[in-house]
Formats: sequence, C-alpha cells, structure tokens
Amino acid sequence: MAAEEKKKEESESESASSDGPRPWQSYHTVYTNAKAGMEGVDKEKVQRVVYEMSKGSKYFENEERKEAFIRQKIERMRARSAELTAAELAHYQTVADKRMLELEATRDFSKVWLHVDMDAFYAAVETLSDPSLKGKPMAVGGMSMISTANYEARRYGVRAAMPGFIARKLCPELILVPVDFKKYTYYSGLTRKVFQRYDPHFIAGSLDEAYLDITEVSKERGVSGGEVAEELRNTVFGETGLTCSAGVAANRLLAKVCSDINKPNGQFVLPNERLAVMTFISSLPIRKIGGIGKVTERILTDVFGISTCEEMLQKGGYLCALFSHSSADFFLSVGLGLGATDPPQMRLRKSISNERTFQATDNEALLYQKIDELAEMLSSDMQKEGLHGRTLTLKLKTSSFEVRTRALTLQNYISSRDDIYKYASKLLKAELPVSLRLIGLRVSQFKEDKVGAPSDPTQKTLLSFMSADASGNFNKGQSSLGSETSSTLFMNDLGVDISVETDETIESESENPLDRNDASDPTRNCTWIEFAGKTEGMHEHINGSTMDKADACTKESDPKSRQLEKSNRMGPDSFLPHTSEMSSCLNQEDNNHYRLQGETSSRHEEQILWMNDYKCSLCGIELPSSFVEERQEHADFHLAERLQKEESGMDSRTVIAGKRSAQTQTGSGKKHKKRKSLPSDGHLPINVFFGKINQKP
DNA sequence: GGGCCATGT
DNA sequence: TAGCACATGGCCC
Repeated sequence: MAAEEKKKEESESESASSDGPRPWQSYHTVYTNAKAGMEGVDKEKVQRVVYEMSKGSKYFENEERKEAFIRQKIERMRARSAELTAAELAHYQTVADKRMLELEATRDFSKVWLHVDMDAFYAAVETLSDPSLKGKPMAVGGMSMISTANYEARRYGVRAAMPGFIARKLCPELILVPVDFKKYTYYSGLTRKVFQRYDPHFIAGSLDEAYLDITEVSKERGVSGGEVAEELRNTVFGETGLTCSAGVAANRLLAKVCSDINKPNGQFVLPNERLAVMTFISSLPIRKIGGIGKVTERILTDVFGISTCEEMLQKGGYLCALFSHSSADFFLSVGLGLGATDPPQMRLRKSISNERTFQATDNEALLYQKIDELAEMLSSDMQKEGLHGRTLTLKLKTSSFEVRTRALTLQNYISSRDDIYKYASKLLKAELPVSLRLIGLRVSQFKEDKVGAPSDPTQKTLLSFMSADASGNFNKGQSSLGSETSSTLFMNDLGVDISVETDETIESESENPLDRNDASDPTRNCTWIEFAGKTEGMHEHINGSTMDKADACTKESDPKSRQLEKSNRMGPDSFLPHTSEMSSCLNQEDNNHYRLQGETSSRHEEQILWMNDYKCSLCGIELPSSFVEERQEHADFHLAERLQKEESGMDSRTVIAGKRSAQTQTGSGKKHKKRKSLPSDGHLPINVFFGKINQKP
C-alpha cells in the first residue's frame, strides 16, 4: 500500500473559486490526499464531506490544535529565515555548495534497484478469496478505520487511514471487509518466494513492498532492468493472482518513487544516467519522496516555497541555515536524486510496543484492566523475541485526543507481564484521574543477551573480536548474526566492507578539512581502545519512519544556539563520521546521523586511556607501554567486566559478529551519554599518547 | 532519561 | 447513531 496512501491536494483547495466561505478548505487532513487511482475524484467534495463529518468532534478540535501548532512553527521558521543576514546567507550558501559537491561525489550508477509494490494489497487478497467482490467498491477495515481500499472505492475518494464511517458517506455502497492478517501474510510469502529468485537478499519493506538489487540478474541474463521487472511482475501474477507495480532506478529512493508512477499494474524505468535522474527529479513534487510527509511538505513549501525536488538545491543555503545537518543533507540528496545503493544496514529493533483504543473512560478499574491486558500481550510479544528492556513508556490519549507519554527507566531489565503491569500501573497512577480513549505500552533499552543464552561463548567471542578490533584487524568472520527478529529487513552479509569502512572512518576523520578546528580534543594524545560498536549512521528509507525532524528551527531562534549550530557545522562533527570525543560537547545528536552516505557511521567508544603512558585510567593499574600483551589483556579485562555488568552498554551480538558491528543500531542514546562523561581523564593533565595497542598490525 | 513528533502502513 | 489506529524511530531538552 505504501506509496498509494499518500499524496495530497491541499494546495488545490486554496485555489478554488471564491464564492462564499469554504471552511473545509482549511481542514488539512491526510484523508483528502489523492493517491494512485484517485485521479478523477472530486477532491473538493471529498474534503467537504470529511470536514462535515468531522467538525465539532473532539478529534476535529484536536486536529485544529495540531494545525495551529504547525502554523506557529512555520511562522517561527519564516521569521528566522527573514532574520538571516547577508553574511550568514552567504556562509550557508557555501556550506550548501560544498555539501552538494560532496554528495554528488557519492553518486553511484553501478546498481540497478527494483521496487515492487503490490496493488491495493489487502483489498486484492480479499478479492481473491471472495471473487464476488470483484468490480465493487470495497475496503479492508472497519467503521472506525480503513486499511486499504480497492480502486473502485478510490474513485469515490475512499482511501487508507480514513475512518470507515466517512468512507461510507463518500460511497454508500462501499463494502467493508474485516482485516485478516493471516491471509495477507500468506500471500506476502508467495510474493517473496518470487522476489527471492531475483535477489536472495531482497529487502522486504512491508507485507506488500520490497526492494530488489537486480544488478546481477540483469547482467547475467543480459536483459534490461525493465525486462526483469516485467518478468517478475508476470511471475508474481502467475503465482499469486495479484498484480503489482514496479519501479527501476539507480537507487532505492528513486526506485520507490518510480513504482508509484504507473500504478496499478504498471512499471516505470528511470535510466541510470545523471541527466535522466536530474530531469526526473527536477519537476518531482517533494511529497513523492519517501520520508517527506504532510508536515515536512508544509514546512518546506510554506517557509521556503519549495515544492519540487529541484528547488531543494536552489534553496540549499536556507536549508543548511535552518535545519540540522542530517535534515539538510537529506534534502540536498533528494534534490540531487541520490539514494541508497548499498545493501541496507542491519537494524535491530529498538523498542516494542502495543496500544489499544477503546471507548473513552475514566473508570480507574477499567483503565488498570486495560493496562493488564496490554502488559500481557506485550510480555508475550517480548518473550517471542527474547527481549528484555529497562525503559517502559506509557502512552495515553485522553478523551480529547491529547496524547501524553510517561516513561520510567529501571535498574533491571523486565519482560514479564507482572513487571510490566507493575510499572505501567505506577505510571498510570500518577496521571489519575483522567479520561482516556487509548493506552499504550512500550519497552525499550533492550538487554543484548537474551535470557537463557549461554554467556560463556558469547564472552569469548566478544573478547576475541575486541582484540581484533583494537588491533585494527576486524574479525571478518562468519559468526552467526543471531536471530533476525524484525520481518522488515533481510540481512546482508557485509563482512568485508566493514573493516574497510572502519579504516576509512578513522582516516576520514583526520582528512576532513572541517575537522581541523578542534584544537582541544582531550583524546588527541591518548592511547585508546575502542569498544567496537558503531551505530548505523544512515537513515534508510526502507520501511518509512525515519524522517529527521525538520523542526530544528525551534532551538535556533536565539543567537546563542545559532552560534552553536554554526560551530557544529564547522566543527569536528561536520559531515563526516567522527570519533572525536570533543564532538559530544558541541553535539546535537543528530550530527551522528547521516543520510545517504552509505556507510557513514559514528562510533561509540569506551576507552581505556593509558595515562602518562603507563597508568590505566579505569583502575589505576600501572603498565608501561612495552607491555603490549599485558595491556591488551588488561583492556580485554575491562571490556569483559564492563560488558558483563553493563547491561545496556553494547549490543553484544553486534560485537560478536564483526560483520555485523557496523550494521547494527545499538541504543545510541545511552552511549552518547556515556561518551560525554567518558574521558574522565580528558580534564586531567595527562600525557597520553597513541600506544602500541592500536597500532598492532 | 523523558516527552513528543513524524512517518508509514 | 456515532464514530478517526497502531507501531517504530528519532530529535530535542
């Protein structure tokens, strides 16, 4: 459904004729968005119906509050933008120009990516199992919410994420079919079997979407990407009876956009040439891009007048001035038509949650009962995946649709129903009395070692890996990557790349001209041992949900933070991966996140510093630099010690598998914190130096 | 660490 | 008749 569910026509309503007030025009809602199959829809009518059905409701009032908030944000950004001096603008323009060049240099036409998107997937599956639905307007979902609608229904303006009662208003004869995930999973499995033949490492975006690297197939068989797509779609249809659409392009971001163009049951090929890409991107509405949603689009359009991707480049200076690095980088990349071409970074789940909406109530017994049910479900989900977390977040939606979250971080890891219930109740208690319509529970900050997992082999492997790490030799190993928990990504073996990348990471730090500013890096002369672990620095647009916040603006309204922002741009954190401790002083955390640069990652480090060349900064033990082996062992000791008791520290699975380390996202928040406080010796007048440990061949 | 936001299905 | 979800990642303070 992915690409089908988004798109919007809000701007169109603005240009409607002016006979009489049209209050619905200001009711910006996602439901009025157009999407594939909605071309002939009377959008104004849809918008009016949605408005009429919604106005006066608490939901509506809440939407208005949200809308007002976005407007404020836009105002703030406009003001900030207008405030920019000529000098500042000039500066940011050079920043943008430089960055564009750097991004351009990463352009890669060596791959052919195919994005497949099933057409109205749930609806199509339901029609397969009940052919009488064929040709009739139908939607999967219920009166409160629709998951997807078939193309007949879309002609009436019915679309996913629209409440069923509004859909019925738009299309009285609409047939609503309840959701049946089992069915969709089964058919999804069939499609994946086909995908597998073309790319064994294909990336499953969701049940109905996938990315395939068809470079090899295409080459081996001497056929074009378009031909592969054609054949694949035929095969999928033959084996499932379902149609799909495809996009072929040099990177995943573009491939995804392309698959939407000739939907349903069509495909679009964007040639692997710069000119083709730039032409394609130049007129492309920004909202087509995965990761640019309703809010981001509004901001870009209303603040900067950007509505096409090309305009991202024209306004590059402003974007760099007003957005965080990661956001600006992303926007510029979009303007250049760049996207990920490498196998995706492995992502580990960071949190697990569930939530339920119910009839609003302030009955406390009932609320506790809901908590109990959620705790039960969540605990069972966690056990299935062997997860144990120490942060519990309670999410509440009041009867007026106001959303609150309350979190609690524990000393210990929990996963049992009782524990979850106990702490969730505690959180809820503090909110009472309250009338709620939704409660949600979320557990994060996972422990890396799953319960029952033998710890010994783990530690061993860890240590051997760490040693290799410290000496610069990565275990390019073959160790098992552990269980793939998320169904969203299929893993790729990146073994070899990682070690290369690591070296590069280190190098690039010193090579980056932007890094030169920092004269006071406390670790500059330190012997250090890195406790492996890198976070994935790139936000993949695989399965959505990784848009960088575009509201960096709020913090930049005062000169101080502007200054800060500036130093960030100039400082050691700029653009390239870093290992500098100093960075954390200046850091906005998102400096650690880079889009579309493939391998860029930042490291988390826990370092042992040999103070004055002989004294361990962690325990004070004295070991001259000539005791190379001993030092190594000593470092290992600290590592092991730390890993054992530091529940939350590193993702041990990460460390175990060398090839996995750079692909893994670990709990970055915590480690950033740690990193900040880490060089306890940073402020000591120590004479530290680069010792032999990390120079070992 | 906590709260909240954005995205996408 | 009234009625608008769920899951996850990430940013900012």
